[in-house]
Amino acid sequence: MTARKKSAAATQGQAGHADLVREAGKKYASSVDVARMAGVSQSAVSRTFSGGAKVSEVTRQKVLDAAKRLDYRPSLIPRIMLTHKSNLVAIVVGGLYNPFYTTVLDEFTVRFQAAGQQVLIVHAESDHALDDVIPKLASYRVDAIVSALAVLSPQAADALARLRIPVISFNTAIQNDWVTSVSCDNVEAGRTIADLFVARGARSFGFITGPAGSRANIDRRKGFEGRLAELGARPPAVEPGDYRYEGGFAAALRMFSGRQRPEALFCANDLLAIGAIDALRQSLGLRVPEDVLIAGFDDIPAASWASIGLTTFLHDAAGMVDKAVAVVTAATAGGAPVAAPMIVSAPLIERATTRRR
Amino acid sequence: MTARKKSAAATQGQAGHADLVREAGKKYASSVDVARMAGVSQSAVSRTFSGGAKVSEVTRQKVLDAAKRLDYRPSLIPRIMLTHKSNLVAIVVGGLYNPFYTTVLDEFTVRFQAAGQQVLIVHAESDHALDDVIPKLASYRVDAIVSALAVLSPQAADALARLRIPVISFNTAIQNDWVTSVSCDNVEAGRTIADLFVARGARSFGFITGPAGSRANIDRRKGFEGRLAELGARPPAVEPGDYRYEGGFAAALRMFSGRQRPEALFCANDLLAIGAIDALRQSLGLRVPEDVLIAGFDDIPAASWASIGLTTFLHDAAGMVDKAVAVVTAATAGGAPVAAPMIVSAPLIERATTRRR
DNA sequence: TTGTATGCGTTATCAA
DNA sequence: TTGATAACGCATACAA
Repeated sequence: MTARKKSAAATQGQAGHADLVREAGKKYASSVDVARMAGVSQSAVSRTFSGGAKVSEVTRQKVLDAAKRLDYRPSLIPRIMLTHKSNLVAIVVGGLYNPFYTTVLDEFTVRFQAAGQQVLIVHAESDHALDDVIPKLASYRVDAIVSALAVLSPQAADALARLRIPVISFNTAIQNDWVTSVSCDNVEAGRTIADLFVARGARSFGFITGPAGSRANIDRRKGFEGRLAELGARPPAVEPGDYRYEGGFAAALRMFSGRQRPEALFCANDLLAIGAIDALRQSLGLRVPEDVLIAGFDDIPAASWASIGLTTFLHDAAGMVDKAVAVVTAATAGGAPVAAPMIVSAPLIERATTRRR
Repeated sequence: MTARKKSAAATQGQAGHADLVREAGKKYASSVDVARMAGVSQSAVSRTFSGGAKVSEVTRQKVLDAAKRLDYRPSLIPRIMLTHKSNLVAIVVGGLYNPFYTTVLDEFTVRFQAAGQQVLIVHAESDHALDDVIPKLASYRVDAIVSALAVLSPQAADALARLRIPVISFNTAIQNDWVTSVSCDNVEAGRTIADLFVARGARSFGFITGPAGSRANIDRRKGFEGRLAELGARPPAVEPGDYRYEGGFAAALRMFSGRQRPEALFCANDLLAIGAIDALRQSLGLRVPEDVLIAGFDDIPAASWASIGLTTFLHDAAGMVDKAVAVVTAATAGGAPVAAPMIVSAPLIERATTRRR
């Protein structure tokens, strides 16, 4: 007999207790139901399931028995009301087209689950769309919010800060009493790649950008241009991109179709770089790295594919998530707020696209 | 004056109502707090925020005023207790290395958010690990669970069904009162690619598999082998893979290093196919499609990159999520359970890897 | 229209 | 060890 059929039977008065319990549109048995069936008090049931408390073996067995028959699972919802803690953390993402965010999300889920938190994923096309979502998050009383948005305006950050919940913001310059910024060392990466390009003999340079508002993009460019200037090199040609393959492809076509052909190209992320490589090789008949050196940022899986072999920087999702977990657990434990922005390093990973024999 | 400083001041007795409210470790003001400040009853506050009810304009203003000063946001938690509905849906994923799952997750989040549900993401390495997670989901009283696990054992499905919650399982053969299966037409895709390979003149064939327990993998292979047999072609050589780039690379090396060299290779998904292409081109010096025709499944973004141009099948994440949303909303509305497995089509997308001039 | 009282399913406190 | 009782924050039936 299936569950549904049994439910139907229940309305005809033939069912056992297990079914009567669910008459009123209830899906779950409550501790009261279990108590009634076991012939004990509701508190006894609660104690049986809340670990540390003392219950006699007899009572325990009676309760466990009834619970099993009723498929009882304690609800965490009332606990939230009592403790003002939901054990829910939200992560805000703005589209997962970039494999780096996938990695972040994966690490995030695993680490926070291990820390006993459940993860709410929230999609916000832009930081503007955040306004619609924030009230809902507040309504669910999430313990913390992590923003993985590439672009986060001060206004949106303010709105988040008003919630009086710990907020961790990835690759953003914002920092205040409630918002902690966790970034990787974007500036340093820009400097490092400038050094590498020059060491490899490049004399002219190009940079394909990410979205204008992206802090990571700005910092990578700043480091790159700054170091080039220090080295006395010519400033790079710059073409706007958008962190996507197609953007890199199009930007590279624009940059290399004139008579100015940079000998080395730094892209704000790996997807852009891969798009650029394809544009150069497939559409323009240029060779990488023989004609043009190329580097990206993120070390997405495709960067290490044999056909690509992209020189890039490790975007340490695990490290950044670790920081986020630390901030949240500290805040949850009532500790002091984290005052300073946190920065994880982004080591260079050199592969074929910058190697000339 | 920052929020934190104000709180500190509050303990010194200098603060306004807004801060006193939060003394007891409370993060949020409650409707009672608002009522007190506004000089009205708690029900008045509730009515003001629950839309449909009648409240006089004067009261409304007083309430809204106090609410603003207290930063009041109604909690949804008590509502869950009253209605037995959390508006929470969970999606179970087993690692996001496969870009297809990324797409699924993205579509999922957007669609369910639009439907007024919040999305809980749960990571389960294997279907075995599900056992640890299921109780937690039950504790949060999720309205439905969607499993995007490539492999879902009948045991795990049983455990899910015991929750008496609607469960939607992607690409799985399981179907019962509580579990609805949503798949794409994997068998048909296998048949289609067999036809295409033969039409393109291939005489010998290969297949690189996904994980053994994956229903999608089994069905794609079945369709492929079945149709080849019908066409009187030789059965394909088969090498085990795992849905990953590295697996495809290694499997292709094994398959093509002997003297048996299939003229056409079908891979259980795109990542495998891309790995195989790289192995053939970079390591074995074979040409694709001139020497070997290759096709995959999923149509991940990389499949359409200029350097790859992979013939594949559209794995319609949006379509599958649509079905899931439909099932959940139907079940939530108390409708009849969905009895039959749902299947979405997977149209062929032909690109360079199967085109010979 | 407004306020009072009750219940939702837990945990924690207290008395027995 | 056990059971009765009071919260938690909201919605709702009912009384005023």
